[in-house]
Amino acid sequence: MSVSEKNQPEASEVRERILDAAEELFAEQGFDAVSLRQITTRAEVNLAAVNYYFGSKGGLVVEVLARVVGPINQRRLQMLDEAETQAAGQAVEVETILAAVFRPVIVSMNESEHSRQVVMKLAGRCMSEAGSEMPEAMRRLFREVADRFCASLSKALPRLSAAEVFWRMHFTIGSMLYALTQHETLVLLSDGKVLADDAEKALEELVAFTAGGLRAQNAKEGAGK
Amino acid sequence: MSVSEKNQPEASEVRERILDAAEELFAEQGFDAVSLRQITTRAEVNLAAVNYYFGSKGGLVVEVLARVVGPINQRRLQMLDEAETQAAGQAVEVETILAAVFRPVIVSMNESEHSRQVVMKLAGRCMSEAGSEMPEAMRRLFREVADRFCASLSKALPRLSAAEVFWRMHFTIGSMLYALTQHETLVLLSDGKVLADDAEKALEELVAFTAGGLRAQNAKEGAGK
DNA sequence: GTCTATAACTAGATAGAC
DNA sequence: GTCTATCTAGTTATAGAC
Repeated sequence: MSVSEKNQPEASEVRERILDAAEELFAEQGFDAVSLRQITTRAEVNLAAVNYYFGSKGGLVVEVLARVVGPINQRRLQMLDEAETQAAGQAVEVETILAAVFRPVIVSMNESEHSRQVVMKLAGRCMSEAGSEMPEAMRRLFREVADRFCASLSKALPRLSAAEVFWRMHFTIGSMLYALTQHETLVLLSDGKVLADDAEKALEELVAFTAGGLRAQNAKEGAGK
Repeated sequence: MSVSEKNQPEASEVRERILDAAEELFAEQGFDAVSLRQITTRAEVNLAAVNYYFGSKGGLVVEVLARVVGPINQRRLQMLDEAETQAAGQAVEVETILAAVFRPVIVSMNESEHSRQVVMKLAGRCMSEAGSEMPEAMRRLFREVADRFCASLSKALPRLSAAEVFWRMHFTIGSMLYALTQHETLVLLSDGKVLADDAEKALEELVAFTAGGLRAQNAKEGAGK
């Protein structure tokens, strides 16, 4: 057979190899802790290639984040679209909305052990470095999904004021991110009562908790400012 | 008057000045981003003093964290003690337990604008770097409060299994931390519907949401594995 | 487009004078 | 205890050969 080097088209894509290696290393150690040398060594490309393709380390970080978060947010919007179409103008059930937020993350994490690590760690970074890293690119992506889910939740929970919907959506995201990033801590603290690697159980519990929180009695309103 | 240099006892405490400067800088920029040179410059002490007093940068980080988190956790335990004493053997109300978790953080933040920044940023860092930094010192501090609150919540919510209490306490912490760290994002996204600088309102909303989540219907249990 | 080589810089840590 | 001076090792980024 005429097996030439051109037989591996994916391996020739230096850019992709850099993104793959960076994704892994960022997930393992965080953005700051990883050097371009580590990335290019693992990717088996030259050090200078990073600056050639991404301009700087910061540019690489943004592209890695976008590549992970983009598909998740797309799937979220898609699930919400389907739910709203099916509801035919009526409000979508709270649990269904929540599933559209959470499920795509679980799906991404279940693609591989590596994906699980990446999503977890990147979620953690997003929590603490929301302002500094990802200057705008990511902001807009999140803004779109936030607006859509906010509108859907407002319809499902007409008793809540607009401000309250914002607050509670915020708490919901917090619950999700903390569950994602600190799952190992939870397993550790619980002395075996909470099992690792049971994503479906985690999703169930998360939906139950956040649905309860979203539906909760309003905070006292009569109190004077 | 015999005003000698010994008139400023606080200024001679090099160790304290380092901790103060490090706390501010870590809060502003994160642990990694701050160099020992920045810290010692702001503290107006010599570069070598950090290694003299704390052994290494890592040792300094641990002490800064402990100094911020320690008082908060002490106040939490104290509030829970008081509530349990008053309940005289009966279960403490969920909202009261939650206030004992949240209130001390608000109190610490309200001590000064600087405190607010510090607690916010350090909370963020704790979320994303829980494993790497603070190897054990902090772990034990958090473990104690986690155990106490877990027990109290189990008593208040007898319908929940031990595992469910863990899950929901976890989500509760996540809601709190996200509210703390991403409050500015929320203010921004809400277009003025959520106001900054209203810690009491934030506390009310947080308690309402998490109490609702904690009391929510159990996740479906009959489903086969 | 891809590489080598290196520039230009900053980091944390420490030895040894005072 | 506190300082200066320096060491070693790491970083990002780039100029220029191929």
